[in-house]
Amino acid sequence: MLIGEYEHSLDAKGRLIMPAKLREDLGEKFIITKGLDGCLFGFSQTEWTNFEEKLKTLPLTNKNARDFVRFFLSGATECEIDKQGRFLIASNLREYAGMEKEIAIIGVGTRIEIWNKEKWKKYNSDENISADEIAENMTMLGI
Amino acid sequence: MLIGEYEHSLDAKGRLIMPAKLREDLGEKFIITKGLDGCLFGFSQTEWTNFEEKLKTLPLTNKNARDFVRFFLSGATECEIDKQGRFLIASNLREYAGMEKEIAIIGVGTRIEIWNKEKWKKYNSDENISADEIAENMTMLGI
DNA sequence: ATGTTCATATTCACCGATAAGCACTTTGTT
DNA sequence: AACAAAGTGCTTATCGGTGAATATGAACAT
Repeated sequence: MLIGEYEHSLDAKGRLIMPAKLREDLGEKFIITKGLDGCLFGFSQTEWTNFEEKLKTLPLTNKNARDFVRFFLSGATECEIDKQGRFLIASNLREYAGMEKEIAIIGVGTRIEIWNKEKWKKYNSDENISADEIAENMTMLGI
Repeated sequence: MLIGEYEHSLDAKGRLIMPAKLREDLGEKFIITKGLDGCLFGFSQTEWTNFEEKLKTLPLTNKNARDFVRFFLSGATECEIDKQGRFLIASNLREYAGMEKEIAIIGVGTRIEIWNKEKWKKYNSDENISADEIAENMTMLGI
């Protein structure tokens, strides 16, 4: 299970350290693609095929569905973690997610998300999430 | 059943002693996450995996669901109690809960809560918590 | 009261993960 | 061929996490 929040920085060539705690769950090779809310998604190989399967079930007759599928598949890249624990983020994805130097990587269960750190902070400070809402959701989920 | 109130202090590296009485119920490994009212929650593994399963079922396409999942999973860390009964609190969680040195740990049935001691005192002394009021609200819940 | 044991606190030393800089290779362009 | 740009790999320094050792203090038994 991918969890936690980590802050790291891109090196001059656009490489990023994969936090040690995420490495084991994600595997040597994994997939990153454009994500929602302005971040990038990263999937382990098994989770990716899982995700692909879901996309395949969408009706091709629906324009919305076609767009959705294109969005995720066109942006996908396979990444490999090098001996020093780093991986390269393709330049088009870097651009898409507005990445400069400071990066936040978060684990979200079945995937990781890679954020421009500023964006992530802002996202968190926004009242996206009120305590009441959280409490309500928690009781709904029975915790 | 996790009960009681304990006061301890963080060491220089951000580690905290888990009160002996909570250890047996919580287990060697447990999960801490961002909690409500500015504290941290700690769950036993069984409580947590239960919760995780439910989070996994939430739809990726729903923004609210994404927000909720991000809040909990990005804020979660697995902790392990060392031979001396201590565990490390990740720095982002320490920051979130405003932890300095003096800490209060309390048992709340299915989970523990970890508080900055000052905050905890204040929270208790505030008029938001009078026993009478609480009692009154309880009757509404049918106790 | 005294000694024994267990829980907690504090300090130090070590090791691994990460940051940063640089050099080399490959590829594509002029 | 020469150069620029992008990608890959190595080396070093630093910092945070981890474990060990010791000190303090409370609870309990004799």
